[in-house]
Amino acid sequence: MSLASEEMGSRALAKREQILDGARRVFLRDGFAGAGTDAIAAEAKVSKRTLYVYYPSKEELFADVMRKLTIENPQTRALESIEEMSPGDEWELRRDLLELASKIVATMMQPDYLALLRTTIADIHRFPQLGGLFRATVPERALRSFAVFIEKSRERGVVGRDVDGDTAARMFIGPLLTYAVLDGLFAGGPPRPPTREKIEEIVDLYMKSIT
Amino acid sequence: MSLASEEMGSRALAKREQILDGARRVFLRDGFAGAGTDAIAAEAKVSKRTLYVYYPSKEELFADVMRKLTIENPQTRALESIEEMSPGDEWELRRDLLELASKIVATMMQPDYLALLRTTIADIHRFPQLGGLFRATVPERALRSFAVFIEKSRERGVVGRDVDGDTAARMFIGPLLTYAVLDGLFAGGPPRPPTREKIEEIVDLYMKSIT
DNA sequence: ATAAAACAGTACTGTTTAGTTTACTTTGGA
DNA sequence: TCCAAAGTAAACTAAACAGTACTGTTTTAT
Repeated sequence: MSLASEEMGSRALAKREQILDGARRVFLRDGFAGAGTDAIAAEAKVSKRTLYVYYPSKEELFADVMRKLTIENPQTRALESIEEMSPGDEWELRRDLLELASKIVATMMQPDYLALLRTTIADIHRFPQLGGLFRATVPERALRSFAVFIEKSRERGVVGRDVDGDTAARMFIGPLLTYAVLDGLFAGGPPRPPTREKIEEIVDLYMKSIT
Repeated sequence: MSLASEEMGSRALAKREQILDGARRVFLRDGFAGAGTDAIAAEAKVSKRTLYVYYPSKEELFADVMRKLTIENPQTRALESIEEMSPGDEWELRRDLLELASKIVATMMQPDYLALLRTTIADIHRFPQLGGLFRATVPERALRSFAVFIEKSRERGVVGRDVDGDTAARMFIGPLLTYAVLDGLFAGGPPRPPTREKIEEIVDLYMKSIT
């Protein structure tokens, strides 16, 4: 019999967290199929029997790991501060966009974020709800925050009246995404983020398109 | 003993092609781990024994499938015609970009292309050379072709002098890539490409950034 | 202190699957 | 026509792996 969250003491909650923590590292490193329950138990420093007291199957453990990584996504939550920014002129807009682009690149090219991206894409077949969950909680939330920022900037007159928020968001995130996908996901070694100069080129070209 | 390509008659080459064809469908559908050799043999309408006459292992078969899908990439090859285009004014440029964007979206959101993307990303761990191979033969080739197009347009004076080819290419492909990733890879059902209007919005904003 | 609960370590079970073996059938060229 | 190469079908082997059983130890609460 596995335990539900509601009926657990703090000791049990801690063990569950410990298991989740080890499982997260192994799943992000090896994917669902590549991760063995022996390896997970070892990484979590827990016996295999204990693991199965807290989780009834590898599937449920994986689902819980991915749920936490998406819903509680600390990285993407940080991007929600975008909505509070509201530049008054082009100079401020450029400064905000530059800071934002750097933050997004740094976020997307973190090894853990790339691993989450990779694992999600890889295992959508086996866990059909995973794609929608990830999409709704991570990239769509980021796109939406950015769209709000653009719409607010448009009301202030610093962004052109004809610019659609969603499209403007995709045109800003898109070029950064190429670095995450091409130089992050497809790279063998550690990810190589774009230089500051490349980011400035993108922001400067982007400014011309929305103002 | 498996057979090398050089010493095979036309009959053997046909069988090899037949195996490769079935394997491609199963691998693209189920990924490397999910694809069983029984399923591959059944899909190729070949006995398992014959499969192992032509390929020594599932790994080698997978590698050969992916090699063909990337190096011989018919979809991306079609995009090389970009380099031959050379617009004389902004009106022609907009027309060319619109056609190009439609072609790229249609290419990227084909089920087979998305499956190739997904499988490549999923199995880079097991086949480290896969990422570099795919990157060099598919997206980098497309980016490069587009960069050449931009540079040619710049020489003709229809694109601004300060625009870098690689960055311009990423800013054009990037927004389209968001649709492939968010609405293609993360979608459960069939991919939903952006509407013509969305593509026009992107092209129009893009025009403002590079001219 | 001590009983009860939680846990570690490890061996075991059943299942899946890559790859092989065996026995039989088809095909194509001299 | 005939025979050797090529192929089929299905059973089999070996290894990996999810999940369980068992034994002994540590931790917590009273």
